[in-house]
Order: sequence, then structure tokens, then C-alpha cells
Amino acid sequence: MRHAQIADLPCTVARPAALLGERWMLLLLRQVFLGTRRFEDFQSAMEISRSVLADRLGMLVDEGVLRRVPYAHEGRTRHEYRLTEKGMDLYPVLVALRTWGERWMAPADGEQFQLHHRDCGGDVRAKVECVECGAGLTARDVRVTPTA
Amino acid sequence: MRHAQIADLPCTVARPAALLGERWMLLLLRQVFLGTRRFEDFQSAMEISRSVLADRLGMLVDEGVLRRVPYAHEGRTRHEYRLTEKGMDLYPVLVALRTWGERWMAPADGEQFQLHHRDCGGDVRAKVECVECGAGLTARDVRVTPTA
DNA sequence: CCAGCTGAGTTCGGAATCAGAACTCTAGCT
DNA sequence: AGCTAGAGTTCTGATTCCGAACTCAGCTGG
Repeated sequence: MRHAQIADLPCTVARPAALLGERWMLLLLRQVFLGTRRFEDFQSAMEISRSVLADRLGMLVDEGVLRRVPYAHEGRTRHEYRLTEKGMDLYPVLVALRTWGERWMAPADGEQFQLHHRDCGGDVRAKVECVECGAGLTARDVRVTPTA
Repeated sequence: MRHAQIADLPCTVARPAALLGERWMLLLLRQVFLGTRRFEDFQSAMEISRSVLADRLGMLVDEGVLRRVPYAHEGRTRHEYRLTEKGMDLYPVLVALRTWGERWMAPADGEQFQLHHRDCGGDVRAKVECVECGAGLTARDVRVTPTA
């Protein structure tokens, strides 16, 4: 199977995985959530090749994760990429990556940036929970049932 | 920059992103969490090329996400791939993908499998929370501070 | 003992994708 | 008109991927 065909599987894990599993995609989204919005800024922050960057930004716009918005810059019309609601909603994926990275791949010389709850200053973390009882869950607490 | 160099960035988002952002990696992990353990089973379930599968499984073993465990099968020693604790701990990433997929990329004909809390049967979902006050958070509720 | 089978890879050649540098296009400034 | 900056696009050699074929080890049946 071609990698691109993953997107057609009728599975709510596989479909996002097809998009976010593209090379550079997760790093690009990290950059988006850090506030980067302009082509040139992505390019210099990530040192990604321009052609691939253009391609990936295009994918995210096509998928409705980003919106290409015109804005004024030194008297000229430029465009920037901003998260849509669908894009904002990817935040848990990125935080989950970071939560895992903090525990298992921490760089020797500490973090480059911290995340804090605006209201109370507390640390931020991704978790899996039961909608019903609110319990925090691990893979072992979850039962997988094929749909009939 | 080469894609492979992402792994060397001193960032707890980038490093996991380098590993999980490899083609097929997220789909492979989905399969792992669905209980697949043997090379042949991965190969037929995902229709991935054997060479790439061998390469990706090797990466996950090198990273300590999977362990290659010998076991008896029809009187012969075989090997299977099982999640380590580090691997188990990736569960929130996969559930976050699914939570997003359910909302934004649901296939027309419903889910292929359901996830339920073993104890109470409730639905399972990924969320971002504040460790301090327990509040559920969106990207807007979080402040990013560069470390000095 | 030898052929056949099975699980688990490895090898290989053509096809697709990537990296990075150069090029293009558009508008505003001088 | 010429210069500049942002945002891509094009091009070419280098990687990586795909899929089919091949290998290898150890039963199993004859």
C-alpha cells in the first residue's frame, strides 16, 4: 500500500495519522503553536526546504487545520497562516507528545520553553480520561471493542 | 536541515516528533495498541512493505518503545514485539489522535472499534489539564515561556 | 536424509520524495 | 527604472520507498 492511501481508511486514528505522520508535519505544528505564522519565519525556524514547507502548509490549509489570512505588513498585503478551530483542537496531540518527551526523551540541558496554565500558573499535561467517571486512564484500563 | 536531525534538537516536542513523524510510525503504533505483535501480522494488517516495516520496528526497539520477546509457537522459537513501559506511555498520543479524528475526520460509516473504560464502561478521551488546579485546558489557556 | 513449509526478515531496481540552491513574481520605496 | 522583501516555484542530484524476489533457520512429513 502507498502511504498516501492511509488517509482513506475508515479509521479515526489512521486518518489523522496519515496527515500528522507526514514528514515535518508535527514539527510544523509545534512551530504553529509556538506562534509562528509566516512562511519565512517557518523556514528559518525549522530550516526546512522551501518546497516541502510550501507543500505541507498547503496540505494543512486543504485539511482546514490552517487558514491563509491576508494582513498588512509595512504597507503591503502579506499572508499568514493561522490555526482554525479544527487546528486549535490539535493541541492535545502536541501536548501529549511533549508530556511523553519530558518523561522519556528529556534533553540533558533542560527545556527550551515552559507551559503554564494562565489562570493559576500550574504545569500543563496531557492525559487520557474516562468521560463518565473522570478517572485518569492508561492503556491497560481501556477495553477495545470492534464495532459490529 | 535533514529530517533525521530533528531528533537532535534539545526540545521535548521535536524529539518525539522526529520518531513518531516517520512515515508509518503512527499507524504502526495504532496497530500495536490494538494488540498486534508479530511481524507477519503487522505486515498483513497494514499492507506496509516488509523492508520499511523491519526498519520501523527496529527504530522502535532501538528507542525502547518496543521489546523483541522470544516465545514458543508450534514448537518453535519466534519473536514478538511488545510495548515497554515507555511504549505504553505513548497511549495518550494515540488517544489524542483519535479524539481529534472522531471530531474532525469521522468516516461516514462510523468507527471500526470503540474504546471503553474497563471499570465503568465510559467513553475514553484525551485532554489537556492543569496539574495544579485540574482544569481542562485549550491552547488559549496556556502561556508559553522561553526558558532563560 | 531430503523436500517442503512458515515466520521473519534482507536485497535489489525502478519510482517517488527530499534538500538546497537558484529562479520568479508581486508590490512598494527611492 | 532599479532595488528590496516576502512568498513561493523550479530544478537536479541524493534519499527513501515500494514491491517482488530471495535468504535463512528450524520443524515435519516421507
